[in-house]
Amino acid sequence: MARLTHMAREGKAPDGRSSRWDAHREVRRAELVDAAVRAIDAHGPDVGVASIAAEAGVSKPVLYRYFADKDELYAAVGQWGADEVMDRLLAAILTEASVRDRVERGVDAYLGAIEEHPNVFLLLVRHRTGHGDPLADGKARIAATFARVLGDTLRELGVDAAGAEPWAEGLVGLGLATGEWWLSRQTMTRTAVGRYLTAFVFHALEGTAAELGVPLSALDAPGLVPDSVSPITRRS
Amino acid sequence: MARLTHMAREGKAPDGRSSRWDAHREVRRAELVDAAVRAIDAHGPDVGVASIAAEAGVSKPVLYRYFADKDELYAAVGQWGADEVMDRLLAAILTEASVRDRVERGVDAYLGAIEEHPNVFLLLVRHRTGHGDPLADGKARIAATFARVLGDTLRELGVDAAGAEPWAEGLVGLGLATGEWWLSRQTMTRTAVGRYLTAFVFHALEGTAAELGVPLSALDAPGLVPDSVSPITRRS
DNA sequence: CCATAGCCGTTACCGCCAGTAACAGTTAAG
DNA sequence: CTTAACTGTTACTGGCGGTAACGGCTATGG
Repeated sequence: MARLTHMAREGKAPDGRSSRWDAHREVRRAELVDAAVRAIDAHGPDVGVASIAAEAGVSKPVLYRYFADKDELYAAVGQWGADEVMDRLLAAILTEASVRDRVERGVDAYLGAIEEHPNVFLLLVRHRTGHGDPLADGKARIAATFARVLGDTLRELGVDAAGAEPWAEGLVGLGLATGEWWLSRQTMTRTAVGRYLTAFVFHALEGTAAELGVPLSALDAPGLVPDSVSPITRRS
Repeated sequence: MARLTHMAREGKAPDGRSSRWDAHREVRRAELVDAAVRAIDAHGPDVGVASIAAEAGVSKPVLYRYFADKDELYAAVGQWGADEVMDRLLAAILTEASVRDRVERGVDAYLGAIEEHPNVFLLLVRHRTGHGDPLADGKARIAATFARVLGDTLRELGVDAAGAEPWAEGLVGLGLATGEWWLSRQTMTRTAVGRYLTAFVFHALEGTAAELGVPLSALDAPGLVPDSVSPITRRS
């Protein structure tokens, strides 16, 4: 993390001159992320730091007070995008409906979200955090949430839950790749991609569940899901 | 494409002084790609051009005689990797066996391939060609082959084939994401990931086929596949 | 037989862009 | 009234992708 001066003080007597900025820093950082999002929307996922700074009405060194390097800034944008997507996706999924319907609504919510900020989405697809920290980039964040939901559900049902992680990662990759293809080629309407993607995902889930000996209808009640979700998706 | 001097001559009277190099150039280019692969294997997917040149025992300008820019070089490496993967994958898939078995063998062949050159694989996952040419990077190459196979199969069966492309892209994304997760975390044995990935893919295919009104057993004979594959995968 | 066309390869440079140094001003806490 | 944190600037460094400009080798063409 980019650290401002006061972090050098090692937790000794709390000095008001330091703490009075705590709130400010957060909001400022958010503003900068916002500016970065605007810049990326406008100039594509490969904008230079200079352009982002300009969009924020600020010079580079200011930016570097809040983000250690470009990677960290991009990671923050990625998380912003991931939250954007997950907020809608979860809202669509955590409803009372058949699994098929929930998948369909989730997929549509997802496609709608990435359609609004295609460039940010591309960033999310491409960015890899250097220092292997999961949760650092948006993609990993989404995968972690999926893994958690899947894992909890499987454990709840008393079946082998080890597949949760690979499946979560795979699902994310599936969605990202389909989304990227759709956005960059625009050769198919949103509802059409949605239909195909929904079918694919649903059948993968359905068949896998069946193989584990669980009738899919056991999942029609979404009761257990919210708890396992909140701690990760919500912004800190 | 990177072009050497003789390309400036616009196809006029064939001069032996030009054509005598034709064979040489190809082999040389291949050597350089090989060197790049070695360099990437050794130093990760973010090697500098200088290191690649060094590995090839050559200075940068030489490299740039064969590749217009870093992107083109990386694209060539990506294609190399894609071919490496597809050769094995197709060999495993185009056999007489149940669909499930073929998927399983394909998945295992795939995992084996990426295990041998993890860094090249990472490059393949990450690299995006700038100038939107499909087939330029390895990922797109694989997706195109999948799309072709799926599309031909669906058309052969007389059902809606429009899903071939999104499904192909999605499948590739699914595989790449799972592979990347597995390689970078190494928290699961190859056979285990293979099992989970196989189940997921198989059920997606099976369920989707069923939804289209096709019994999956109709696909157990792999007769039609080879033709649609060769023109794309084979190296020119 | 020598000019020519293409290759071989080098060193030394340019230009871009991420990241930094150094400096000056402001505001509120101690 | 000092001090700690912010505000912000301009102008630099350093790495790396890419290029210019040079000289030498070998086989084809007339």
